[in-house]
Formats: sequence, structure tokens, C-alpha cells
Amino acid sequence: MREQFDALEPGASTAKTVTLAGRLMLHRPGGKMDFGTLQDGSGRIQVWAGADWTDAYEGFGHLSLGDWIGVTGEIVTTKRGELSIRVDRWTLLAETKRAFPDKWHGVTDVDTRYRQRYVDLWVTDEARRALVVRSKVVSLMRRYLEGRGFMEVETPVLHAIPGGATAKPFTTHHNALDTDFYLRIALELHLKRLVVGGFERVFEIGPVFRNEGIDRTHQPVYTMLEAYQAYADYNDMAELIESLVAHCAAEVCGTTKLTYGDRELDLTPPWRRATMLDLIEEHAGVRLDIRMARDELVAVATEHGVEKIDASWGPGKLILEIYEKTTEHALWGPVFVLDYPLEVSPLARDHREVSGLVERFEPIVAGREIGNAFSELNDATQQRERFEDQARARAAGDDEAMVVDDDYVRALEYGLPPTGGLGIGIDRVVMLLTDSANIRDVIAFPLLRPEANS
RNA sequence: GCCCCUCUAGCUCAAUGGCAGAGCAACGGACUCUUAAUCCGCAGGUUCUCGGUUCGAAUCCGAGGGGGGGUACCA
Repeated sequence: MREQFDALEPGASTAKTVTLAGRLMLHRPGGKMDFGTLQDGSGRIQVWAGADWTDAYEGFGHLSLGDWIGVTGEIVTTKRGELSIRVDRWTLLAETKRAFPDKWHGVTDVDTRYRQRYVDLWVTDEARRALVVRSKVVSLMRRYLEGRGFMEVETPVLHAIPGGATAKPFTTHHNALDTDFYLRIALELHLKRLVVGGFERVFEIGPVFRNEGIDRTHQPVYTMLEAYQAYADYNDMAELIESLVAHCAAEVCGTTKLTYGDRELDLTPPWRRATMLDLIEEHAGVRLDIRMARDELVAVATEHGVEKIDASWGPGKLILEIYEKTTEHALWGPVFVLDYPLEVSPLARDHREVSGLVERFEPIVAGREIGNAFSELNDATQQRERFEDQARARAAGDDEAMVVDDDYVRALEYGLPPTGGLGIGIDRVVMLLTDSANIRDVIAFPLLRPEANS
């Protein structure tokens, strides 16, 4: 309607009658004439009722902000040029029994905003927009991957063995089987089983669950995209990630040059590629090597403020800790941080040139990880050894270390082709594209402590 | 988990040891072109909870609860 009639002169009438429904957001009753602002999913329009031309005027002035109404009338403009429905008939579709928030200030109390999201979404434009963008991003990613020959699949949410990431899981219980299960912490291992099964390009978008802290970039339930491509490696995954994210930005924001917070963020490919060791040298001024003696790395770590160094940490873990302490948060990106230590990457394939490293990277954008990718380890024997190392770490008290997944090793024994895989945190990508500072803003119903005695 | 901040009417906010208030919303009324309409009137409170100090507590102190920010773990 706006497309067709926005250009009308003030005081025009069209002889066109329409029926619209929506929610009354503003109300300006007069003596013999009322104006209201009706809002629906597509926008706002003025409705205009007058005693002169309709006996349905009676009662219109008593509508409350928040009431759902339907109106029928001619499309006109007022003397001031506002496009309006000149109401002939109206119906109360649903009455609001609670007072709507302040029509000017809206609702700012964060507790109310997230607990009563249905109110926030009506009153706060940015809140609604963030969820619209989220929906578009998911849809764009699907179509983009399908365009590259990927097939969307669904894998189990309940896992007998939580795998595919180092994270603490949620536990649940199946009564009939009298067995504990874990909510998945990653999609990885089942997707690679599907590649073993002959699906050469698969992806999944869905929730993963991690029993860990909540802050402005972490929620216990968040949405992951994982994709696996046979006959590809981590270089292919880097290309896929940068083009996928840039595609979403271009479609949603109209450009790949964004502003995030008070800084510029240019997502135009190609993104910088740099190794973790080079970046540490850049930011901490120290050249590390995976073959350095443990003592030497402990000294560097201590010097750079890494606390609580565990006796079980090898050189790889120490390097990762130094990276996270000195470098990760200093990066703005986008940048692909390449070549992680093998010790902290039990599912990634050995680096083709440097022993002790793996072909893995994390894309860092706006100072935080938005994903993780690698050339997948497809050697069953090595995979079993890596799992066993993890099991030893777990026995030594690392409750995030992985558990041996015998069936996954068995799948690898049947042969996983060389495969590249990636994971992207959808929520974090949406945060970038909506300039949201808090992950809750891009989740319809973020996890909160349950309301007391309600 | 630890540190700091915060919680007053449906919403947004005042009152800093001395009678708990305003704007918007609601309710009643006036108004025939409004745009956060305007004007008049009316009503609205366990000041998060419990305890303490005080002649007197929204205000100070303690404990608890909700929320936020920072920090640790994590993506």
C-alpha cells in the first residue's frame, strides 16, 4: 500500500477501499475525529475515524494502546499529507489487558526486555530488526551452501558420547532405555560419519548446548552452522567462510564495509591469513616454535600473565594460552588464524609441512572467534591415539577433554576421504551484521534464570 | 565462581535521614486534520524481600533475591 500510494498529494482520496489489521500503537482522539497508528509486520499506517462519516466512530476513542483491530475504509491522505485509512468499519480483534510500555521511551529495563520479549519486539524496532536479520542470514546461508552443492541434514541432538568439541555438556536421561544422554556440544562427528557414508557435501544448522558461563558473547544454547566437503582442505574452508559471510553482509546490509561498535569492519574478501605463531610474534614480540622446550614456553607464558599453568600442559597448550592471552583479543580482523598446535586439536589433520601443528584455523572478526575450521583428520589409527591422549587428560582432571568415541574411529576405519570442515557461530555473525553488542539481542528467547515464584 | 553497580506507580524517571512525586499509559471530561496531539480532572505504591540502626529509613548497615557491567572458563 505504501509502495502504491506514498506519493499522493495532501488531501487526496482514491476511492479505493481496503481492510487492514494490526495493533494500535498510538492514539490521538479528538472531539469528532480520532487518529490512530496501526502497526503490523510490514510497518505502520494511520487510521482515521470521524463522527461525520461513520457511526462506527462511537467506541473508537476508547481503544487502548496495544489493542489488535481490523479496519475497513478508503485510502486517503490528510490535509497534512499523511497516508491514512479513512475508517468506515472497525473490529476489536483482541483486547490488551495490560498497559503497553511508554510510547516514547519504550521499555529499557533489560530484565523486562528479555523476559517479556513479546512486548519488547512490538516496542523496540532494533529488537525486531535483529531477529529479521537473523532469519535472513540463516536463509542466505542455506541457499548459498545449496548453491555450492551442499545438502542439508539433521543429526542427533542427544548424544551417548558428547564429542566434536572441548566443552562441558548438559546431561539428561532417557527413561525407557534407563540411560544418560548428553545434549550435543557440536555437530561435527555425525556430519563426518555422513561423509564416510557417501554424502560428499553436507551441512547442518542447529542448536548446540554448552554448560558454561553466560556473558555478552556466550549463551548456553546457540546456533551452529557446520559444513563438510570431501576432497577439500582448510584453505578451501577459508575461502568458503569469507565468501559466505561477505555474501550475507552484502545481502543484508547492502555492503561488506560495516561499522561494528565504534570501529570499521571490512568483510570484503579475501581476508588476511596469518599463522598463530606469526601473530603471536606480531603482538607479543616473541617468536615461538612448537619444538621449543616446555620450560622455555612456561617462562614465556608466565611472563605474559598466563596464570594457573597446569603440569599436564604440553608445548601446544602453552602456545595456545599465550596466543589467547596476548594476541586473540588484540586482533580486530577479519583474519584467519592458521595452524594450531596438534595438542589442542584432536580432530584436525597434521600440518602438511610442520610437525606438531595441524591444518586448522579460526576466523577472528571484531576481536572474537566466529568459527573454527580444519582439514579433517581421516587416519583412524591417529584418531584413536588422539582420543586416548584426551582420555588421559580427562582422567587427570580436565573435564572438558574429549571422550573416546569408538564408533567414530570405526567409521574412520571404513575410510573418510580427505575432507575440509567448518563451524560458524550463527549468533555471532548476526551480531556483526546488526551491530549488536550482546548475543541476547540476536536470540529470540535467551536463557535467563527462571522467574521466582511465578 | 569472584569484584563492582543497580532495583521507587503498568512504562520512563525524581525524591540522598524528615508528609513518596512527575511525565506517559489507564480512568472521567473538553476539543472536526492529529503525528510522542493538546487542555481540565481523577486515580494509581509491600519504594525487590527479611532483619537491624534511628524519634523518624526509598535513603544508612547486614543477609537474601532479580538484573547489569567487569573478570575467570568457553565459541
